[in-house]
Amino acid sequence: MPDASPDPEIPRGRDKDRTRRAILDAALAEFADKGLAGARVDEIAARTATTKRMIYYYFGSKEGLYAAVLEEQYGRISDAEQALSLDALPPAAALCALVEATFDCHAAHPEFVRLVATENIHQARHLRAAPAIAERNAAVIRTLRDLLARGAAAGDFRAGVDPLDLHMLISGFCFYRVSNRHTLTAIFGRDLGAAASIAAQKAMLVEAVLGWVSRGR
Amino acid sequence: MPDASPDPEIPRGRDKDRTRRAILDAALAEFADKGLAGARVDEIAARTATTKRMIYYYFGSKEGLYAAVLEEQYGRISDAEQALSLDALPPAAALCALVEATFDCHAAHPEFVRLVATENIHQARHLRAAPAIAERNAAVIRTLRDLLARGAAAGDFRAGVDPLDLHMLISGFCFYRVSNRHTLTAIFGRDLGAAASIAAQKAMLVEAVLGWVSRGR
DNA sequence: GGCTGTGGACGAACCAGTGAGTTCATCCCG
DNA sequence: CGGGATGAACTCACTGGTTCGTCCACAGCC
Repeated sequence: MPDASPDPEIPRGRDKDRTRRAILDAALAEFADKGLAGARVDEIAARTATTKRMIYYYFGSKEGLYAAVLEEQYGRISDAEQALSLDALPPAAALCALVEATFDCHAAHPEFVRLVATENIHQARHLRAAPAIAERNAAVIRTLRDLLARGAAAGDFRAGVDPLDLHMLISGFCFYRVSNRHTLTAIFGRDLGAAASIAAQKAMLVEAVLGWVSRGR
Repeated sequence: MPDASPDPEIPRGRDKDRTRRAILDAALAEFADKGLAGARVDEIAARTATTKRMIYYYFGSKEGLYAAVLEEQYGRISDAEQALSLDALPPAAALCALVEATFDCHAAHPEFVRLVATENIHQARHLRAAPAIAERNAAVIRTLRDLLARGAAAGDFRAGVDPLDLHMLISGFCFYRVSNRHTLTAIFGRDLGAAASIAAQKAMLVEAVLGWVSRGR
């Protein structure tokens, strides 16, 4: 009965891709939760249906696995950014859409935020080792540069805005409210996840960014 | 020659306070550099003139030492905030001073920023265990609330601004540009420490915050 | 002399990584 | 077309180094 059956629904038995996928998923959860040094390879193995030996079989080392997780997550983010197609919108609307998308993306992926925080603890050593990731993700700056130029030409935006500075103003707030959620809650004792609070913060950021860019001062 | 000399310059011999101080300083450097899980007690001991035994004598455990460092750093920050005396300034100038002080304080203390990032990886467990720290640091919100009320009464600021949201807008950017310095440099390849860049970013934040608060929209 | 502070060595647990062998699918040769 | 060769996917038990924490002996000060 259970013989040569290429049934994709019951993954009974060995499956390279599925095993790799399961390890990457478990590793993302563990690394985002405990950091690189705090994560335990045995724990990652326990979160999957496979064994620790398979992690070393596919990824070579704990750091190799961490690097693979980091690369995949950065790739996902840069894909999401590429899919935005802001060129079709007028400058102000495009910038508004970019800010809101950045806000939502960070809010929806706290594991990514925590992973980046961990990578910063390690001086971005693994990110520097993979220049391809950096190149793909630097595209945001070019998008923003073009958007700013378009807005300045139309008279909507002030001239001479540094795209990297503006990007940091936008993603800084989006990142911070996720990465520092725990200390903020501990100190100020407010549930930052309340829907009304989220909407108010998003609106504030949009207004502050658009206001600053629009004002000739 | 080196005998009973109460010379404060050559701390030869035993000195409770000096030993504690040396351990706290070394621990701050190590924890900020490697995080809680990545830090090594032996390494902290090696950074001081004393031994590991003294760390356990004074602080009981690795986590106890970490908690002591965290408490001291949060205390330093809240002291700096208290010393600002914004009441003497008109609302807009006071808010400007607050933003600039926050920016400078984060820029001047990357170890504190990295320590807070580490604490967030650990879900603020140690911070939650010390409510006194939270209480002291929550004072910023009250300061900001009063400042906003003063500005609104004078017609300078819009009404109904949430002080916590505004605080997050301000410190989010200040925190992010320090905490994420390494990944930002790795991806965008610009030296974020250049004096001109720092001044431009500070000016941007001041303008964006004051602009948003001032505009009735 | 007793109490506080100090030193270095020690121990037990923990954890990343490995050695050696097993199962499964596919291919190949007779 | 059947049975063994081949290599990929997988399992289990193990180890060597690391690391937190402690024990015991001793030094200086009141």
